Amino acid sequence: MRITMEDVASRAGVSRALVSLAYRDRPGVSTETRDRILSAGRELGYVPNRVAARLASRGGNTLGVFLQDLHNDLFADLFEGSRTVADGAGKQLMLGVGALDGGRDAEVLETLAQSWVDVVIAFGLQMPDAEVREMAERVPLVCVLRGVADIDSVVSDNRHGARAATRHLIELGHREIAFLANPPSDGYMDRRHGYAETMTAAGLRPRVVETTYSRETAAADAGALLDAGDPPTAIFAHNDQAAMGVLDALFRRGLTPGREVSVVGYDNSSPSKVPGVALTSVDVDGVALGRSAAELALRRIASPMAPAEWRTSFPTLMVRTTTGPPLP
Amino acid sequence: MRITMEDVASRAGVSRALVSLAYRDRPGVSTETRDRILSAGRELGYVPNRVAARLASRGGNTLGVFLQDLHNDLFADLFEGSRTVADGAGKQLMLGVGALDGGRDAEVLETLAQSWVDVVIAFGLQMPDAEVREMAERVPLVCVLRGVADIDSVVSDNRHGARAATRHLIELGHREIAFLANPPSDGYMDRRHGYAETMTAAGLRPRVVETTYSRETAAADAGALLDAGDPPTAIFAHNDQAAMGVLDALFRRGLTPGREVSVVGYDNSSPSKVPGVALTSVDVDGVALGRSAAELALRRIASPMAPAEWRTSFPTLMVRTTTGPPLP
DNA sequence: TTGTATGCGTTATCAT
DNA sequence: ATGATAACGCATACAA
Repeated sequence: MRITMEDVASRAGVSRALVSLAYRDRPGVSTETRDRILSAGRELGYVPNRVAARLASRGGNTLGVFLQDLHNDLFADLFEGSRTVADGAGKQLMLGVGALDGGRDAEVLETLAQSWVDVVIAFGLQMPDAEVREMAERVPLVCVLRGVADIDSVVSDNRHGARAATRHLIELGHREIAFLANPPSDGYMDRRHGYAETMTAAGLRPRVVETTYSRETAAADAGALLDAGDPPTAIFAHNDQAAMGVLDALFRRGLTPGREVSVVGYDNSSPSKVPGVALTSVDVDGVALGRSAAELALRRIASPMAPAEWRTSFPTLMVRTTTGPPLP
Repeated sequence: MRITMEDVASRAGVSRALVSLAYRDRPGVSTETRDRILSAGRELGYVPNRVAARLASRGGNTLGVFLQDLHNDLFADLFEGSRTVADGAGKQLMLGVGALDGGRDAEVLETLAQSWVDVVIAFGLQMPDAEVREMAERVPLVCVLRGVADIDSVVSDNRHGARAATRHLIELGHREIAFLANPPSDGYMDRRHGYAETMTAAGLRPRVVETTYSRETAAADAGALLDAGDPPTAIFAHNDQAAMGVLDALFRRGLTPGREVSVVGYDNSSPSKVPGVALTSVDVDGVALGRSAAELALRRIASPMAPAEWRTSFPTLMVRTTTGPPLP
């Protein structure tokens, strides 16, 4: 049987209420009995029960956090940012991890909602807007990296980032620039649009090839692109993971990124920072986004009925070694 | 006020107990009333309360998971492995994230313990053995990447891995091989030992330089090593993160890894897989370790009194492009 | 199949 | 400062 407050109380010769106060060191307990209680607890090996505590105190004081994928360290930055402000506000965090293909979004969000969290901060949801909105009726939601109308959202302007990346390639002299796009079903279309409109504005032909979030698939799709007639001289990938796949495809063919073919990624995640083949990438400043998200979450707790707030930040292009002028 | 089972029950014209059964679709509810209950719940916007549910069902059915650092995707693999078997066994996972310097280990473990989890799977603890053992008296613990006597542990043989890495460098012809070591305080000494003994056995002088888990510090420490008289021709870093720092230091000095200086990392994390400067690294197979850990956790639940079990696996060296013969 | 009653371990309220 | 007692929302034996 598990040791409860009751046991500690009787061992220390006091009431349960005092034990409770003592363990949360709240005023109303003399220093002497407090010590007696704590040492009684220690002797018994008492471990306070947070589940019961949360029930008794009517839940709350906890933020739910959904992370799309632990393999992408952008999410580590996002989490770090949120944790900083959560710590400052004395809020606990409860984590849920999704899957690369979005297949666990609903399930994880549901668990978080049922866990009596005040708000769920969702980093990188992929489920349809309609479902997101549906979820938001069950728990307050802060959507990050993904803007959803009428829902608190923290987004980085993907269109802006994609424009900058595309412009960079055009300015280097590239004319055949392909975009390796994420699946259109997940709601992230701005990078594609930013790319396409910049190409069109420059009088160039947009070439969109759809791929997935997996490095392997991206390598295969990029490979097909390279092997076909009229290969592009530059490839802009929807994120770094896909860009790694592009690099794989290049190296497999003996091509050097930044020379025969330029490559740009998106997210500025850790693999892009490897020296040598340092990937030119768009930096979204995950830590800042994470902080913003947590701030919105706190605001939502403070005023549950406030109208939804959107925060938009602007990413910056990090030019590294995988982009250069096209060969003559 | 929050909507409870009571509300749903009265709306559906049944008792609380039936609502409970219906929502967990357990036998004992006619299909007809089940539907009535669920739609009543939907109309009211009822969200089941897991906190209360866990209290009522005496906790359990949950594994705690401690992750040292989300920025290192080895932990993503470990988590993935554990999640696979947890899913298979119908166990929930509750996550806690530590800090790079181990400064949050105790606090996070404490939270997990108080959350009524059956076992805590700890990936990459850094706190002293004594404290680990102390924690293990409060919650069953499965220690991963770190072996602790008398405690369920899943480890990769670091000594073995370090030997393989060092041997690889020696066989390439290197004689001045430095080891960039983690802080000695965190309990991970086997890589250092494996390195040192292999060097000594080959009649070479071990050169250990202590650094931290941060890439920047590693870059600085490696830089100092390179700038001093008698620089090594190869550097073996205690993990990939530190190895990235070494690469930074090399590139800053115009040196090419695998040519002027060979570099080996440890963990085979994603940055090491970037083509071009692909880092030679020791692969620990995180997914397999994560699976093993979860299996041990389940075993511990099944037989709480069983003696502690250790599982050891053997890492493999992944030779890539950052290692080569020393220049003549 | 359905309803009733009790308990889970804690916090909060109200006495003393 | 300390103690008694009622929630908290649900699961679960048990009765009907």
